[in-house]
Formats: sequence, structure tokens, C-alpha cells
Amino acid sequence: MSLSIGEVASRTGFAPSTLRYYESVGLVPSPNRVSGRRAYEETAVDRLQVIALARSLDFPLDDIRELLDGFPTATSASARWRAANRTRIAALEAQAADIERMLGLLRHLAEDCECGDLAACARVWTARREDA
Amino acid sequence: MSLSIGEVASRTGFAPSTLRYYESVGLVPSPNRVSGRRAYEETAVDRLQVIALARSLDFPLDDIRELLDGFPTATSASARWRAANRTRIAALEAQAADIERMLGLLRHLAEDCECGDLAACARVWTARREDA
DNA sequence: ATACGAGTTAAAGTTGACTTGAAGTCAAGT
DNA sequence: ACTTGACTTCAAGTCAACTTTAACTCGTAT
Repeated sequence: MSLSIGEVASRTGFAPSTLRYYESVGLVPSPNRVSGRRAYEETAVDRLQVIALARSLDFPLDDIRELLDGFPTATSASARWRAANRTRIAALEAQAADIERMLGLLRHLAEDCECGDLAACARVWTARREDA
Repeated sequence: MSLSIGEVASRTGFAPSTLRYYESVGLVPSPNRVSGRRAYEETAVDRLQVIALARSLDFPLDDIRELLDGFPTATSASARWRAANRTRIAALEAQAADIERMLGLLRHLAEDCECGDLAACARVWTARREDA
């Protein structure tokens, strides 16, 4: 049983135009056509859901493509791919830390802030980032 | 003591062109000019560091402006601003959850994945999102 | 038979967030 | 006097990621 572009769209939350675009840039494989129309396999939905998760975290399409194309199929997973993955994991961990800082600031503003001045209370949450 | 655009740039990590752009769109107030040049106060750096944090989380500029402009100055903080803030907090919490799911997937791929097929192991981390 | 809805392609348009380029100003150093 | 380096403005260019438009093709229901 195959799925129309509309069905895939509603299952994944992507617009049909987005699915065509993703195909055009090679992010998803080109599905068979049945009388001109795309006939997706169910597995396409799984791939797209990973893409949706990655996009929700603002992974660029090139990055997602690399992530998915280098997928460790049974054996492989190149050193290059593994290194890239470690980088991605580190970046996500840093991002999680940033979210916690931002949540700290927003909750402070929402609940009990009496600083009166942004500068006064902001430094608590914007401390750090002394590298390079 | 005031800061040149170059000093503010190196303290905040923004390019000078970005600082000018932020000023042009009203995200940061227009600093005094001393013989034509911008002379920033130190507090501008604090504001910009909050902006840097928000931008690192891909907050749109309009959102950041609203966040900063509605800052609870001693007394205020409109109901509208408070509501927007609750929304932002919820969005960040959801984003943190997405990061955890993605980290779960990436670590699985990096360490012990023997699924061989993306679809096979992806469903564990792409489950959820059954709303509306 | 024909109208409808959902699909098709290719090309052009949009948006947000910057960056770059051109042409000029200014203070300090040689 | 003049070069340098960091600045100025304003307009235009860039980039990723889509979306929109135009013109067309199907299969199905009336």
C-alpha cells in the first residue's frame, strides 16, 4: 500500500510543496510515480519524522542529509560520520544548556523580578562564553 | 566611559554590521554619536548579551524586541507580555524535550545501533506528536 | 461529457537576518 | 601634508528554506 503526497503531508506535518522541495534537494528519495503521481512507501514517513525532529531543532537541510545518508547501515558508519555526530551531540548539549539559561531568565522575569533594570538582572544569566 | 562599535562587537560576538542592523530595526536603542561615531554605554552590552542568548536559540528578532521592550520596569509588565512569556517558556520546554529525543537518537546511532534500518530504530524517538 | 479535486512541473517570488559594496568622514601618527 | 584604520550611511546583494503561480494532467463522481 502506497501513500499519496497529501497523506504523507498530513502524517508528517509538512506541506506537499515542502515534500516536493525536499525531494528536489535530495533530502528524501524520489518515490515511484503511479500515473504521474508520487506513491510513497510507509518508510518514507519514518524518515520524514526524523527530518521533522531535526528541523524543529533548526538543523540545516545539508546537515540532516549527511546525518541520514551516512546512517550506519548494518556495518558502515564512517569515521567522518561518527566525528560529525559527536559534534552534533556536543552542539545539542550546549544548546540544552542555553535553553536552561534562557528559561532561568524568563522564569525570573515572570515570577519575582524586581531588578527594575535589564542590565541588573541579566548578568546572572548571560555570564559565561569566555572562549576563543 | 563609552565603547566604540568595535569594542561592543568584540565583547558581544556580533559583527559591527550586525550591531548597525539591530539599531536600524530598533532592537537596540540608537547610541549617542561622538563626531559621527557610535558611543555605546556599558549597559548596551548587557542587552546585547541577552539578545545573543536569545538568537542562539533562534528567537526571531521581533520576538526578542517584544521580550525586551516589555521588560517589567519596576512596576509594569502587561498581561499581554506575561502571556507571551508563558508561551515562550512552554515553547522552550518543548524544545528541550525535542533535544532530549534527538540526543537519544544520536547517541543510539553513535553507540550501539544495530537496527540496520532507519525506520526500524527511528520510531522509538519520533513517537509522539499526536495533536490536532 | 464534463466538472472537480488532487496531483504534476518549472520558474519565480518571499522572508528573515544579515553582509557587502561604494563613497565618504575623521583623528591620530609619520 | 597625507596615509591609515576605524568608523559613517545607504543601497544592494546573499542565503536557506520554503511558498506561490501558471499551465497542465489525471481519475472519479455527477
